[in-house]
Amino acid sequence: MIESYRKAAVESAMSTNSAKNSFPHWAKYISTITNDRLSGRIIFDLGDHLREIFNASSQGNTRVGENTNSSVSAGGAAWESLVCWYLNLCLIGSNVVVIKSKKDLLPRFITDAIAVKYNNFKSNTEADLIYIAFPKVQDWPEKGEKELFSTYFDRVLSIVFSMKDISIGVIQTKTNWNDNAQIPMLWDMVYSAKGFGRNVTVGSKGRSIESFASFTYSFVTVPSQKDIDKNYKVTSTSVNRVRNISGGNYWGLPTKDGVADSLNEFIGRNLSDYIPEADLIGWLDKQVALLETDYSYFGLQKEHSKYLIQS
DNA sequence: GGATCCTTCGTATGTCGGGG
DNA sequence: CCCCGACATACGAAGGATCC
Repeated sequence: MIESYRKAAVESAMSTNSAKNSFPHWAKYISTITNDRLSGRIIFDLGDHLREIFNASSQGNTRVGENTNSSVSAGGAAWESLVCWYLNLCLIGSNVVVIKSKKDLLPRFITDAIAVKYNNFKSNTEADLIYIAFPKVQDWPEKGEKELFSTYFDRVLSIVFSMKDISIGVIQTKTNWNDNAQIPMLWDMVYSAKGFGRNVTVGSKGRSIESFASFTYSFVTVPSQKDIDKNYKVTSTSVNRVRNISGGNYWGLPTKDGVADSLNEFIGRNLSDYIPEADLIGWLDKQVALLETDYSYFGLQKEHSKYLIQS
């Protein structure tokens, strides 16, 4: 069940036009980094290269350097998809799925719990990505052929698991990292506050984030700015804005102490209780063969011609 | 399966003023 | 004097949801 949910999540994330147009470029670049060989270590380390991978798409793309509004919009959506793809890839076989928040995939009990009301105005931003860590369940009830995953999980809630059994986290993705680091900072505060005394409330319909085993808020950026060393120091405001958010801040580059972690640290930090084996890389090593079959939807088959997402 | 509404997606560039 | 953060501004498209 969890793996079919993951499949739906990844296919949904990669089905947008911006992702479909970018993926062939990404895949090509990935194969040059990996020399067409895959192992647990290599997959895991892709987290250090996501920025280069992401940038590969604007190069093969006619939109290069245009700075058109089209590339703006598409870029943000594409980064979100790439992060979703990568995290799910590292989480295969686990009980954790990362989804793009979309009605078909996101259960209502989660939407309700993370709702933020400002007076009576529902004002939560659309969460970019959300991870859901499920408990180990022996037998999942049958899911209807046409039933949406969102309604399925709503239906089996409190039958096979309760909210207390799962952990969730919001993952805010942004391609740049400057002034707008305020956004994740402020939302993290809202979600971690114990109450406001004014008309701000978190949660609705009797559900709140405290109903979960845990809740985290994280920030993942490319970043798109050119001069990384100059712009992002330990002392920079934009860095400090996000350094303390509950789920951590990450980028598509190797970890730089005090500034940002590589995205490959995400799982160890937030989800270590949920990975199938203590040694994540060893586990992934054993899954590599399945990328040709069960997990072919990741598009990492050895033949280049298959570097396309089937719709 | 359109048509429509609504939100979100950043960039480049420049000015201003505080602090070191 | 130099560096850095805050602030302002225009722009149009992507994509999801919803309603026929």
